[in-house]
Amino acid sequence: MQSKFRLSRSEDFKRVRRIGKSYAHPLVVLVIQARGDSTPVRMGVAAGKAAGNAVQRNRAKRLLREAMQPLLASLASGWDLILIARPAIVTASLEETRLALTSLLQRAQILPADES
RNA sequence: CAGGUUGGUCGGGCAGUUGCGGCUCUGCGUUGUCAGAGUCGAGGAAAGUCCGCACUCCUUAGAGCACGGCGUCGGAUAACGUCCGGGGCGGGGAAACCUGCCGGACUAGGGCCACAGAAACAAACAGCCGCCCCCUUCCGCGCCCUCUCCUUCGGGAGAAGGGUCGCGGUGAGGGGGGGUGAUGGUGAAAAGGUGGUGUAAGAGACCACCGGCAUUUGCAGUAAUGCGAAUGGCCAGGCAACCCCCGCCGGGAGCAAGGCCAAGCAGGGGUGAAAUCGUCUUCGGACGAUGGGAGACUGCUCGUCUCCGAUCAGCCCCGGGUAGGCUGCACGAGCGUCGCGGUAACGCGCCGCCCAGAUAGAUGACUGCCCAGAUGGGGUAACCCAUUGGACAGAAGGCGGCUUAUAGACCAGCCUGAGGC
RNA sequence: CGGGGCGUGGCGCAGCCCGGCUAGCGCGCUUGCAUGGGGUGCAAGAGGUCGGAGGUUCGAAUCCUCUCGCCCCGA
Repeated sequence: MQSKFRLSRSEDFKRVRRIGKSYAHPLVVLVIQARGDSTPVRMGVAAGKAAGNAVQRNRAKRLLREAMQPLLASLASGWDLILIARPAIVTASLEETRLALTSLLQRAQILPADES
């Protein structure tokens, strides 16, 4: 993912976590917040200590980024997203992660339901 | 060949598509949070953060105390609590080999050693004594008394009884003194061991052998130490991973160190003391000395340094602001081949190489073939087919170690066993 | 990067400094009695590799080293 679509500031993370809406799945939690303008979607990925050691946390974040890659083009504009990894994602495959993300984004009404 | 053991190396490989980060080059009616091309892109432990360094800053860091660490010898190293090679005392193993510990416990001192035991290190208690004194009792002899018999009337004899009597005892008991040192069920541990001589009883008191200690000394070794010799005297419990003593080392903080730039905020509040003298003077003050005060040197003392007569500055405390960029930061105690020195750790030399630098944090995904491995089937076997499948783990300033995790594969040395030539 | 603390029956804690005693206390648990039954009360009882490994010592929950897990603080 190119760095201009990333969420990189600590205050951005704090803001989204504080006032954003969250959607949960056994593999991952999605937090979204509307920015109000029409700039492209920005997203950040997080994995806490509960996800495992450093290798497992990095794998979870890579898996989430890789699964998000083909979905980015069809997302609505003007949103900041945070994906938080849960422990179960360590044993999940790329396809399972992509299905989980698709259902979460559709529930959040950012991804049109007819595409998949 | 099988098993064991030690050391070392690797820890999937090749190709393609795509994604991400750094660097270089090129392109642009668009100089960018741009596009394209090339190239590089995790480890043996990157981990835990247990030691040691370099480096940076702190008002030089100087001395002493305190505190902390280390402790056989020699060497390596920038340094180390690390490594290499030795020594001593143990433990495991049939062997190769592995493994633990290492200054001082009389000649500084304190403390502890539960239970048991007489006693836990210093004597006492019980015991032993044919050593001395006293008392009681018993025995023997003598003397005396009573009794019996004999008599020359002086006494004599006796197998009987007795004594505030004497002597002796190789009898028994008690008390006191003295001697004695290991006999005292114990215990982890009890002041050399065995045998003899000796003695009132005993004991290194003495003797023989053995063990250990101290001093002197010979040989080997750089040394720790080893193998001996002579002499001495039996003085010598354990714990310093209890305090302690001796020797050596350590100033403190740490890359969020530190430097530069940009932005922002208020030099806003509190707090403390004592002056005196001299010189110069533009008469505002400046400098110097003495004394004192405040503060710093991360615990204390000395010592050193900074500031102080001012509504000003400094120090200390509170409060306020910032949370961005660049650098430090990748040419280094660097890596590799070869040669030389050294038993080795390691050192020296020549040549070659440049080898991650992210900052919400880059290595991922997919496909094909191969290589170990596992399972199933076929085959006497080599092997073939199918399925499956590769551990521990991710840089965040760097380096040297230590420790811990780790599927497996390969190489070499050594030991034991079996077989063949 | 630096510093500190904790781990002991099911739960919450003592004991550790300065080694030895049956590892103790409260709640909980089991059984019995008292009650028509429950609560409650009384009596009896079970339950602990002292986080793990190694060492020092005659002897370790305690001392030393390494290690695992958890928590807290400062920059």
